[in-house]
Amino acid sequence: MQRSVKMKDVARAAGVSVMTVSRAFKKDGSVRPETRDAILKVAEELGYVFDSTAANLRSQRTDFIAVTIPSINNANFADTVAGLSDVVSGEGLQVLLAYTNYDMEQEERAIEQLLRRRPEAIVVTGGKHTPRARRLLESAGIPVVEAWDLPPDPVDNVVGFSNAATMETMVTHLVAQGHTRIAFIGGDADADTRGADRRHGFSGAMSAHGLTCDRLIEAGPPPISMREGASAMARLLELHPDTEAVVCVSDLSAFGALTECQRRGLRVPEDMVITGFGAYEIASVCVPTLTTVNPFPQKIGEETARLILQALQKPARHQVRQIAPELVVGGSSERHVERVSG
Amino acid sequence: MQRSVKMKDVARAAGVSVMTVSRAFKKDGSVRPETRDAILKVAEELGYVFDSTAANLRSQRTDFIAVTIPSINNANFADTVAGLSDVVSGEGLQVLLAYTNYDMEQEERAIEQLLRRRPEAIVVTGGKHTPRARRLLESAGIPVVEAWDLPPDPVDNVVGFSNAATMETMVTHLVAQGHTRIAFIGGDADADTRGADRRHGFSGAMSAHGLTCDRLIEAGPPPISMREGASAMARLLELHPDTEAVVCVSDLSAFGALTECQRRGLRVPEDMVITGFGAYEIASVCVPTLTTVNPFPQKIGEETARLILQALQKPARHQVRQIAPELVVGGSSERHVERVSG
DNA sequence: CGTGGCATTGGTATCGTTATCAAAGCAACT
DNA sequence: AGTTGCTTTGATAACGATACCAATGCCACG
Repeated sequence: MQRSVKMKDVARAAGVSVMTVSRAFKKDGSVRPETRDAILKVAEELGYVFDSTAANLRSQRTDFIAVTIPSINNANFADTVAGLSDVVSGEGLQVLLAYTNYDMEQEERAIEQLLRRRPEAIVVTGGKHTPRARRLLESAGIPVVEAWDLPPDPVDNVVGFSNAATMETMVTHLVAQGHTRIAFIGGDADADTRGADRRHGFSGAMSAHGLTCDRLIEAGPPPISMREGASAMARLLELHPDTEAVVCVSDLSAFGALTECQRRGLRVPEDMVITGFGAYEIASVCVPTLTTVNPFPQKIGEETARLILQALQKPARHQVRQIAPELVVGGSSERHVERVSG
Repeated sequence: MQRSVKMKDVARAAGVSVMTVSRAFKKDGSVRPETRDAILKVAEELGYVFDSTAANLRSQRTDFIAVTIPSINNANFADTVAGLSDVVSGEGLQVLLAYTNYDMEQEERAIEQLLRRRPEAIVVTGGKHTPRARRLLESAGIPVVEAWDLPPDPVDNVVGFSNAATMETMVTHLVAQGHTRIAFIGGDADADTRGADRRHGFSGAMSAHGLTCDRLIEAGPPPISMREGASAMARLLELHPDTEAVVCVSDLSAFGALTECQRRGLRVPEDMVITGFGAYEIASVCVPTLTTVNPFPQKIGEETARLILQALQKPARHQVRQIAPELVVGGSSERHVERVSG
């Protein structure tokens, strides 16, 4: 059994002490280069695999960065994790990922599980948590980052943007195009807090523009799929056939809505204007391209990573870093349909 | 500092020994229910958070299942991880994820890092690895699963399917529709072994049907995006304008190709037949729907999980579980375009 | 009433590394 | 030569849980 090769065995074989072997495995250990090379060679020959469980306990460091996201199967959150992971892995830190299925109870359990692993820092998506989850985060004694949101009362650090404000921008864009009968397709308000914020942002913006906001289509619990976007569009057309434009909670539902229009022979944007959210790849490839909002998910991850690395070096609390989202106007809301460079 | 609350402190506060506290935190510990409840209550009040780093070392169990995937931002692999995670989490096991960017060197490093964490089992995507990565897996002393492939010489267990065979099915389907001038859009052969297998499967199938196979479009290194699918289609139309059908390495590139046709006014499937791979959601939503192959990614994950759970209970080696992929015929390859139920 | 068996609890050594302190070796200086 | 300072190495005691064995209390039974 190779598995029982320990540092002691390597030390014996290399003719040094375990302490020297230990140092040889650290990158900044003060070991003579020739000694280190010899040790690593012996270790490789013996099939030794460093045991971080022991190192973790003794050094009180795990080099884990804990992260919770609503769903692993969402390109936006995946981009955030990728950005975060790429930056922290350069410092020898590893992401420990858990997902919550857009459920605060499950988030609480995930946070508890993650904290037991003694991560160096923890990142959660969104700013709404169960009371106990909040307590766990507050007393964790490590840097906490809430991402993808701007919570009114942050636990600690924040890297995000105002979901509501993006909808304001979007409604203003549509009103500028001359539309007034504007609908919203989104999920159930409670489960997906970012989706709910967008819904509230939409209603607020409509009121601000003096428009009535009675075309809200519930697309069910998150995540809202393309298919659910399509069926929501079908429902919208039944309930409010005179709708001019529809704001969707994400590009996925927006694309679904777009296909439903295509199936019904409705032209986009001539007969129906559609907008999405997230700047998923599909938004810039489909025909017509989708008007959307780019929240720069990867950038959120990278900025989160940088914030964490700083906080680990020199403790700091309650930092807020806003990532300004960008309106991306596509053919789905404009007469002049641009083309994707092929 | 709450962080310094240890089991000893809980034990003292609850008036029991540390051993009893330890047992109270295990689900099957032999502790009187009232004692357990009292201990857990005291622990919660003190803000005690169980320290698994210590438990891991002493019990020689981490309850980690290590997993490497080529990219976190791929719905198919995400589904596999979700399926795996859902099943193992029921047994108190947690997925420890790393990604390789479709690079064997990076896979080797990821595997080494993961093994240091002493996982209970390790899952890798695909059946091709660097010699050292293979050695690491072989001597890890834990169950190993290669997923998403049927390697000719497996390291240990396998849960997957033949990527080449799926292309055989696809070509046969297209030939049955009367097509002969069939092209392939895919990535560079070396980096993505599954993509390469599909390419080889395609060429083999073409030859088997007596067709020439000279319409291979290189779409660059993986992952092949929608946009790359679109530009590959543009190149194909320049090089071989008389192409009747194109087999794409994935639904993403297939959708990109579809949009390129739409922009050029080519009708699908009348003027151009397109097929994909993966049964991504978009394949069943876009207009027309895409003919594709469903490899049941979630099922691969679930089956992998079950195999691992069995192997952990009763050691077993070299099991192979095939997940039969399914041809999904959509509107992109058939005259009778079906509709998505809206 | 003594004994056996079960449920529950406690004491102690230990998992495999690293923090810490100490010492040895060596070069450069007074 | 003795001293200082630096680099490199080693011995020992932890890190905070759990495995293992032992002991206690209680009930049922002959």
